[in-house]
Amino acid sequence: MADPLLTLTRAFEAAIAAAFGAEHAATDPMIRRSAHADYQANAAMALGKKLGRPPRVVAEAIKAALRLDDVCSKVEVAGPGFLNLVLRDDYVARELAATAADPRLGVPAARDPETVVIDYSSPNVAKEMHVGHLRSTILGDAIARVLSALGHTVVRQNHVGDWGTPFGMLIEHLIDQEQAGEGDLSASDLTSFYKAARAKFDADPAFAERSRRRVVLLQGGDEPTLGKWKSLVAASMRYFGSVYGRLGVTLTDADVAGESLYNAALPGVASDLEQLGLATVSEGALCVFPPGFTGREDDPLPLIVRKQDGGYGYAATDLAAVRHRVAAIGARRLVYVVGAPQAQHLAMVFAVAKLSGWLAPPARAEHVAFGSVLGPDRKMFKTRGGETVRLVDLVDEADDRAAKVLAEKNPDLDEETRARVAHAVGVGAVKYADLSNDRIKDYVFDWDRMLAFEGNTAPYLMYAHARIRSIFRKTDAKPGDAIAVTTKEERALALTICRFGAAVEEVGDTLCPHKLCAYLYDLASAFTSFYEACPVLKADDDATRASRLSICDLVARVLARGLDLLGIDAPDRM
RNA sequence: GUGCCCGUAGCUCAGUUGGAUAGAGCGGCGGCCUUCUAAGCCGUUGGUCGCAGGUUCGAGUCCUGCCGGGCGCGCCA
Repeated sequence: MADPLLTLTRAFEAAIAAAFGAEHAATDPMIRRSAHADYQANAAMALGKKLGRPPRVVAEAIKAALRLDDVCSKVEVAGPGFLNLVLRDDYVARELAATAADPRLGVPAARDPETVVIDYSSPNVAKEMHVGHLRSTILGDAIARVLSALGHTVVRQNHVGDWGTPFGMLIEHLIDQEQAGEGDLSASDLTSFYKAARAKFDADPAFAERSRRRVVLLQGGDEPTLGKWKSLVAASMRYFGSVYGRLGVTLTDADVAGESLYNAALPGVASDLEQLGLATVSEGALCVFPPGFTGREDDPLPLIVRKQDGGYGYAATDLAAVRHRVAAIGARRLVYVVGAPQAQHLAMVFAVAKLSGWLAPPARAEHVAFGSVLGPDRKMFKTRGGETVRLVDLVDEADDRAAKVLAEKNPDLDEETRARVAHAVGVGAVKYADLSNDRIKDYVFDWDRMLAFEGNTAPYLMYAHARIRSIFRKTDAKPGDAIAVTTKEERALALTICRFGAAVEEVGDTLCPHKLCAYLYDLASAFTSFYEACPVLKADDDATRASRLSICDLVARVLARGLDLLGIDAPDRM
């Protein structure tokens, strides 16, 4: 109830029903923020058309039926039939106080909570985590946090690449290393490990042959081979865990559901598709041709479930995962945080899952597609040497750069605090840069821009938060219950605060975290304007001071909570 | 060839699901620190929303066709 939008919407629905009959009660009043007032209602135009009456007459009728005396100070018809709404100051203050008293800060609890599976991050065992994993990991984690905050049951699924033909050579290489007494897997560099195995595979035919035999042993369930495989997986999981820890990502070992998890289910997927009459053998491979998908020459496009050689492709694994998530986990919403290039593949998987009945309403799947991270040259982000950028190196550089800026801007921080704050600022900047752009688009990775303290950046939001915390370090006064809204800056700030819940809810619907970023930037901007114009500790009187302290405290809580939902820390000082 | 995505100020990006005069930041120009963090604030400059049609009271937003760029399109994941 802390969002005036909800109160207004309800009042309009009642007014429309009263003026035009109950059959129009469900008409969306279309209340939006307005440059001409606090809000505007746009329903009269559409309603006028439906009723065959002039929109302005309809608007007047709605206005006459509205009961908003204690909410609005002004309601007027404008233009072709807009209803401009100005809220009463005391009403705004009441709503603000209600938000301040609400532990959820206005974030609604889902009326119909669901179990949501979120598939994200998905690095490969025995390989380094690199920028290619950044967006899935960051976006997925933010989405998980937001849906969880909205009251849904979130099940994280880290679909790690822990199976496939490369494991033959990796295991053989591991054996070689152990025999040479170099078998310290935990300390070894994953990149060089993988590259060394790859190099040997390409250069040494005997090694390549051993590797191929090893794949067969692995797939056959040979115990010693499985043991080696498990130690490779375990080493990688420890490594991933350390990267997630440094990034502040919530994924744990308990969330791992790698490709190998579905191995046993793959023959069943294939045979069930055959029995359903969906799959046919084409060029030796078992394929499903879902309607509506064509390739070159208008040929039907196959989803290859089983390859010519009898092995199962990733399509089979993806289908088994859908089945598992719906049937075993009980998911109603399947979210895939996967790059945009895989749109067609996923669309086909979803189509087949629906045809087979494994994905049936109310369960549904959504592809949260995202673009690439680009370098300054607008091509895929690489190091100067043309190598892929490791996530650990990215975090190191973020720490360094943030520490440098911090040392310059605030030399008063002690060493330990500075390191802690630098990490929060550095990693926060990287994450925020990723989250604040519309995910479907590519974006250019630019250290200077993301670490800038002006504009829509993490440091700007954090700075606003830290300034508020600084105020409270300078006083013993506690925020009280009474809030008054008088100046135009207080008013603008108050109305912005009230939108928090709607902003979070919108991210839950659209799975577009940049909408929450845009909101938080609005909030921080509104706060800094207020901060410049309205003295808090030096307010004219005690009542104003207490009220402004309450507003400050509330802004700090919303900023911190909003950033937390994005997976970003908000330090108390910086 | 075909499918999907993108095209908004000099640059980087928003645009509340079709609403009034398209908004921010950077850059440029001009102001504001004896006062809570100036890492900031205020003002100003700057647009044929890729192009052309269409749908309607109303289109940056929806539909069609072009132009330009990116990414997919049978056994890698």
